[in-house]
Amino acid sequence: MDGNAAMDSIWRVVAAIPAGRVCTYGEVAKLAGLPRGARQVGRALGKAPASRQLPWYRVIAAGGRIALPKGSAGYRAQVSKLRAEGVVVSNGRVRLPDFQWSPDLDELIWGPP
DNA sequence: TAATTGACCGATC
DNA sequence: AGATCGGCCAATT
Repeated sequence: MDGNAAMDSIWRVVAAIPAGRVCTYGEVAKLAGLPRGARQVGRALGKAPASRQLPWYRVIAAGGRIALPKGSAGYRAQVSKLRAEGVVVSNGRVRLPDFQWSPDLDELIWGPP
């Protein structure tokens, strides 16, 4: 058992990101109740077991940049998965104005599930 | 217990 | 546009 509320909240938020959309670490942290816990998000993702099926690749760094070092295995995997969902990744960055996910805005535009 | 580190962020140079 | 600095917070050494 994890017993870790922070990590659980983070995983819940990340799991709530719809396909074809992305969210920054800072944003995920804020939604999870950790206004300055961007680093915690990264740590939680790194520790997240695969059994969680967590869409970690939908979480990117501020400014739409890929958090992982360019050329790294994780980097390529993230870009590949994002592109597979229709997210345009150019030069290691995502166009945030077009793909950044906001829960409230999303519900307003697309309607709640 | 203190110091280091890290899938970060925002401002500044 | 790219590099650097300081700040934040938690886990690890």
